[in-house]
Amino acid sequence: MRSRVICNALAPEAREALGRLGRIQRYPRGTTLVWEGEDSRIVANLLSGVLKLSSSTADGKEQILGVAYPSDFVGRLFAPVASYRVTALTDVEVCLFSRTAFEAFAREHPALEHALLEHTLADLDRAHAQLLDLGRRSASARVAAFLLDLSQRLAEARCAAAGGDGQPLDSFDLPLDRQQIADLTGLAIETVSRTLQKFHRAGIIALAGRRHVEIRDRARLATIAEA
Amino acid sequence: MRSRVICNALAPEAREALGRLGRIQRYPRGTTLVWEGEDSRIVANLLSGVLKLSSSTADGKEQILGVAYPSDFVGRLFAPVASYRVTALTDVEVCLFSRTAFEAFAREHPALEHALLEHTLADLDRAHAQLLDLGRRSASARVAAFLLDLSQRLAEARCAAAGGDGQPLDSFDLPLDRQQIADLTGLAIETVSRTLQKFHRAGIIALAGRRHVEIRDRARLATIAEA
DNA sequence: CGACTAATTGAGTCGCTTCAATAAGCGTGG
DNA sequence: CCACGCTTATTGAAGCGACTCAATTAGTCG
Repeated sequence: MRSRVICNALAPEAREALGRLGRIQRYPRGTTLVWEGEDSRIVANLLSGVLKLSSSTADGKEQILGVAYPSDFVGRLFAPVASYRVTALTDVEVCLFSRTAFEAFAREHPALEHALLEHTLADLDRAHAQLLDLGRRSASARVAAFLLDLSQRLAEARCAAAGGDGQPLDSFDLPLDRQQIADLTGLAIETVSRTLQKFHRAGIIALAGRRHVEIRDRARLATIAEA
Repeated sequence: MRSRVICNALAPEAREALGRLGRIQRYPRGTTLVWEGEDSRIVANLLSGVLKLSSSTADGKEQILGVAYPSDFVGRLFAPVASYRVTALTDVEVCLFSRTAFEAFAREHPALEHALLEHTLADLDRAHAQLLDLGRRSASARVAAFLLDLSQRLAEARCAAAGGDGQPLDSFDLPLDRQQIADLTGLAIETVSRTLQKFHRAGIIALAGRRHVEIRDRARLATIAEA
C-alpha cells in the first residue's frame, strides 16, 4: 500500500516548496473551516484530528458525506464554490493552502496531480459504498458497516502517523456523537441508539461511557453489515 | 464550461496516439461490460448510448451508483479489481482501452491526468448529491431530482455530440425503465410508479408510452426536489 | 454534588415496501 | 390491421421499519 499522504508523491525539494505554500493551523472542535456554497478558497491536508464533510437539505436535515482522518486531503479543487461544509469533529491541526496557489503548484508537478487523482478515486469508492448503504441496507447493516469502517480507518490513520501495524482496532473512541453517526448513516438519532444497544445486548460490541466502543465479534458484525 | 471529453485535453498528435491505443466497440443494450469484483482490465470512453454503474448487496438488492452519458469516461483506474458493474442501458458505442496501457499513457501526459482528475471530482460531486438524496430526502424529492438531473445531462450529452445549445430538455425518452429508476433512487418500483403518476395527475409532467416524459412545470419540480 | 447535555427508552404514527391483482404497452404472427 | 401473448407498469391493501414526539436516565464537567 502506498503512502496516503499526498505530498509524499513529491521529490524532497518540491515537497519543501509546497510546504512553504501552506501554513499550519489549529482549530478547536466544532469549528467550520468551509461552508457549503461559499467561495472555495482553501484546501487542506489534515495532520491530526477528524473532520466531517457534510451537506444539508433546504429544510435543514444534514447528511455527512464523508469523514476525513489524518493524512487525508480535503477541499474542492478546480471549482469556484465549495459543495460541502467542512467541520472539525475534534480539535484539529491542518496544513492550509490557498486553492488557486495549490492548483498552480499541482499543474507544475504531475506527480502531485497523480496522487490527487488516486486519492479522489479512493474517495469516490467510499462514496459508492455509502450509496449502497443508504439506498439498500437496513439500519442495522448501516450501523454495523459504520463501526467496521471506522475501526479500519482509525487504524490506518494511526499507522500513517505513529507507524502502527494497520490492523483494524477492536477498541476505540468514537470521534462522532450519536447525532453525527445518525447524520452519517442517514438514520434518526434514536434508531442509532437502539441499534447500538441491540448489538450490545447481543454481545457483538461493548459500550462504555458515551464514546468508547469495543468490537467483540467482528465476524458477526461483518455478516450484519453485508445484508 | 470546458470540454467534457477527456481526450480534448491533449494536443492533436497525442490524441492520435491515444486513439491508436483504444478500439471502438459496440454492444447491444443489456450487455455487461465489467462485473463488480472481477479484474479491472479495461476502461472506456462512452461515444454513444447510456451506461449504468451499479453495485448490489449480498441479498441481491441493486443500487445504481451513477449513469454515464456520451463523452463520459468509465472504469476504475489504478485499482486491480472493479468496484462496480457497468451495463449498457441502450445500445452503446465505446472506445475501449486496456486499463494498464491507458494508465501508462496518462503518466506520460499530465494534461490527460489533469482532465481525469477534474472528471473524477465531478463524479464525486454527483455521488455526494445522490448521498444527500438517499440519506435525507423523500421519495418525491428523489424522483423529481432524478428527472431534473436527467434532462440536464441528456442536454449536455446532446450538446457534446451534435452541438446543441445545452439547455435542459423538456421532452425526452427515459433511458431507464421503472425498475432501474427504482435502483437509482433507492426506492421500490411501485413507489417510483406511484410518484410519477402523482406528478402526472398534478400536471407537473406528462407521461406518454412507457418511456416518454415531458416536464411541464420545471419550477415546481425543482421545489419538490429541494425538500 | 448539582446542573446541563447527551443518550436511552417507550409509544404511536407515517411513508415506504411488500404482496397480489389488474391494466397497459408493444412486438409478433395470422 | 387486429388479435394474441408476453413484458412492463399501475393500482390496491396490508404490514413493517424507521421516524417523531415525549419522558426518563446516564454521563460529564464545573
